[in-house]
Amino acid sequence: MKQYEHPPADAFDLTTILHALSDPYRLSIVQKLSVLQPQPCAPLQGDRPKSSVSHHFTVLRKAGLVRTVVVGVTHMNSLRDAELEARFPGLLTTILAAAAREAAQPAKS
Amino acid sequence: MKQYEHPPADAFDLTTILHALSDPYRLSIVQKLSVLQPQPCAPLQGDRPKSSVSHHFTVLRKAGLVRTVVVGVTHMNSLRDAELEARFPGLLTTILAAAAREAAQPAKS
DNA sequence: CTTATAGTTCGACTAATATCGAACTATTCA
DNA sequence: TGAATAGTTCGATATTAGTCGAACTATAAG
Repeated sequence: MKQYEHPPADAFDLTTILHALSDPYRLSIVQKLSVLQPQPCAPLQGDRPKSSVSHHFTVLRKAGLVRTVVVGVTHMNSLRDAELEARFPGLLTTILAAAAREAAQPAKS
Repeated sequence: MKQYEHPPADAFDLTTILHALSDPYRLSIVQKLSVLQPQPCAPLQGDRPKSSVSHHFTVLRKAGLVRTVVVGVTHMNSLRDAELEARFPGLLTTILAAAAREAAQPAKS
């Protein structure tokens, strides 16, 4: 039952977090996790190959956005929302709200 | 007195904004503008060559973060904070607060 | 008209990121 | 033990982004 490395909350870096969230696919993963948590990778996969999905989860993990716990054969992912809130109050919430807003009114042109 | 193209507020794209802010140099420009507005490019230049600075301002402009008005020989930059607030409430404010927090307690390791 | 100033544009180069197939690892279940 | 499942790792390739010198543009001032 090997587990993952996760950065401690006091090592969270703002630009790293913003970069992780600046990819539409990764942002969509975070959005989905915010609704249902924890979740394995598979249902969040979309149409991408597994190797790409794995790459994006690595980015999210290294940024401190997601915690992955290996339980049996599946890897359960959840947002590190409490820790993020402690380090950068309101950040994740506000970005998720913005994402929801954009879903309601997509950028024109 | 040629002026710049700026995207309208309803064309602001969240991931484009996050990407623009995920570069430390660009984030620092936005931070400085939030304190003193408007400002020409020169005082925000740091030690970079003009062509790099120009590139980063282009990214900020295209994302909708900065408005540049040509007045005489200088280009005055300001944040499009009201428009950003209208499209993505709290986003810029929260990110700037996070940046301030990180400045106070830099990421460890 | 000449010079200085402020910033852009171009082009070449480098570095970082994303994509994806194929082979691999760990765990569960029959 | 063998097969299935879930996801990782590797390696090659493609795309995107950042850096910077040099030439250029527009305005202002002498």
